[in-house]
Amino acid sequence: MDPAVHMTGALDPRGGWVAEECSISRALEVIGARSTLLILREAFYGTTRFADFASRAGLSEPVAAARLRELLSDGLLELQDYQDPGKRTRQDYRLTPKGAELFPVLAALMQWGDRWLAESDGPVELRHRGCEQHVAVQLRCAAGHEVDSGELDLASGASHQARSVPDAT
Amino acid sequence: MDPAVHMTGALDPRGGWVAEECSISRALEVIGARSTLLILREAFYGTTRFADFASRAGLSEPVAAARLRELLSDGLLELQDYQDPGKRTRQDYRLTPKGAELFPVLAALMQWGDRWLAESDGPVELRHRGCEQHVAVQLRCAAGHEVDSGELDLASGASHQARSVPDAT
DNA sequence: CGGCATCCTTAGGGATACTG
DNA sequence: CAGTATCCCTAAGGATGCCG
Repeated sequence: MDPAVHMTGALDPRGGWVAEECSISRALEVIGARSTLLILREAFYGTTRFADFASRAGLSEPVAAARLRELLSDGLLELQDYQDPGKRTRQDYRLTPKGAELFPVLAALMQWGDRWLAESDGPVELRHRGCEQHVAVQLRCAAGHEVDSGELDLASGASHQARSVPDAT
Repeated sequence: MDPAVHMTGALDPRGGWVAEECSISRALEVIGARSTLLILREAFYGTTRFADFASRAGLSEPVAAARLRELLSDGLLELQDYQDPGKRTRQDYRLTPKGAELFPVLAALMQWGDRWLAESDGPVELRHRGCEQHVAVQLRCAAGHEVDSGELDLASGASHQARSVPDAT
């Protein structure tokens, strides 16, 4: 509570984040639908086949098919040939690098849901292989400092005026 | 490409992530609508008043009103009294801690959009106040290691069986 | 098994006009 | 300025059935 807002400048509302130029807005055009993120969740959980996507994401086949098609054409998934020994060649859905780099979005959503919406700690945990420690999403600057929300400035790319992010922690 | 999938176990599809128990799914119930994230984006950019939310997020007033109402009742925003000198008391919308902690989700979306959908680097940049270095979203384990997607294991909370996250980098 | 076709319902969202 | 009321359109998504 008690939002400590430290203005360090003024970010012009027309300074480039509204509507189409905004990367958040653009990202939402691609993954804005709920079903899209559920499909991606399954892809990160290791699902590769059509029927599994539909049933595990809890979607009807037509919806799953539509989303998978979009994800292919947006380059987040790709079809890959595989062959079970003694069977004919088939195809399954694999994450591309573009799709795989969405993982922090899902991880951040999961972390927030675990914190604010789950009874316990949430049913799925992320761990660092080898070290086995819990993995969290965090903000860190290029100098290596962990940054909390009170220390963030927003800068518009053009003007490089800065404004702080409202802090409510 | 060349997804190096290292299975380290088997995550039972019924092991707790499907449908309602899943924190991602729950989070999407709250912030799944496109307009909700646009409203939150504006809140992080410093918007506090109704008309600004509507116009800056590019939403019609009825939609903005509906989303703001939901965000209030979900506890992501709260109304706060304020008073401009010589004017009567008014209220504006402020992020609660619950809402503020969604910032990594927006930051991750922005980062992905900057990387894969923007022409240049994207119109808005995050910087660490003081240090002025660029701020990025990353995954880090409790032991302090930066974790890339190839080193992630998923563990179901109940069984603690582990499975790797498919890596496409 | 991996879809597509069809039909239907609901939710998201815009436009316009109006009120406190 | 901060909304609400109404109306309408489109997109998201489920159910069922069919097809290669």
